Amino acid sequence: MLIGGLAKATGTKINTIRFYEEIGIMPEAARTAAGQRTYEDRDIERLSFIRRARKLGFSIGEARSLLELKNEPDGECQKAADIAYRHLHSVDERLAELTALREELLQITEPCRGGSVSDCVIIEKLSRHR
Amino acid sequence: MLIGGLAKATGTKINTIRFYEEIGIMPEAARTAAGQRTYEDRDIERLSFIRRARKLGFSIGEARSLLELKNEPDGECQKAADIAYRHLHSVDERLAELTALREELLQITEPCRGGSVSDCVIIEKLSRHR
DNA sequence: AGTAGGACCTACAGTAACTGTAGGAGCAAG
DNA sequence: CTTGCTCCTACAGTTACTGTAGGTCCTACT
Repeated sequence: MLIGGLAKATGTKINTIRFYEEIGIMPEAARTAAGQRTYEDRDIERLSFIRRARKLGFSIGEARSLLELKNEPDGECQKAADIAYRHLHSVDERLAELTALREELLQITEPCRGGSVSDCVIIEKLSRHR
Repeated sequence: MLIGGLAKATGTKINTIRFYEEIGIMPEAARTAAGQRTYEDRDIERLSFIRRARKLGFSIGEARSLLELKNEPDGECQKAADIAYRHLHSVDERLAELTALREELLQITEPCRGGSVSDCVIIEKLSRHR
């Protein structure tokens, strides 16, 4: 399978695959005589794992750790759970931040009823100390 | 006032102020004979406005537009409201995404009860197509 | 006069995780 | 043998800063 095949099989952009190889989270691919990268089914698996981890918001570093754990057959599941819980915690924090921010934004935008900038609640709130 | 004074007055790092000048959202500061930047009260105001906008999650581009509107005395408040509503909308989208992601993360991490990696729900879910 | 300490200067690399582009080579089909 | 697609390397760009290196300037103290 060439890189385009792997890209299609996993829904990943070709440049992203090369980037993953460059940073070492994907192994260096074997090459054809002409220098084109070739891949096998286990590469689909590994890349899919990475992509699923990324979609869940894990960083590349976390994905790397998770992959390492996966490949230690007698590794501790607890370590994976630690990574996941820490990530869950950071998601909770971001949710709280975003929710507070949304509240503030609403309070600024809600009362705005058009007219000239000199009466604009948005501009006024951003301009004033409070 | 020198750059350190402005930094303290607004809670902004010195490097950030120079960066803002470089990208043109803060005007080029006047200099002393020795080449040090000098600022006045209106710079505190402008920088504070930018920082408040940034804390509300507006991009630098949006902050720039808001500042421009502020300085057109007969500008349309509606334009500011448009920017704010669009931003609110994107915050809502991110909130929805994060909430869904949190759900998925919970479903992966909750059932994990320690033990070896071969039984780990987290690793398993990341490994499998579903 | 000399020096030690801050505060200031420019310029640039680094962050996270890609994405896009330029310029060129390989390969199959018509 | 040419068209068109896929592949290659290498690098710039994205966002909004942050940090650092190496050097200058100013004030105070000895």
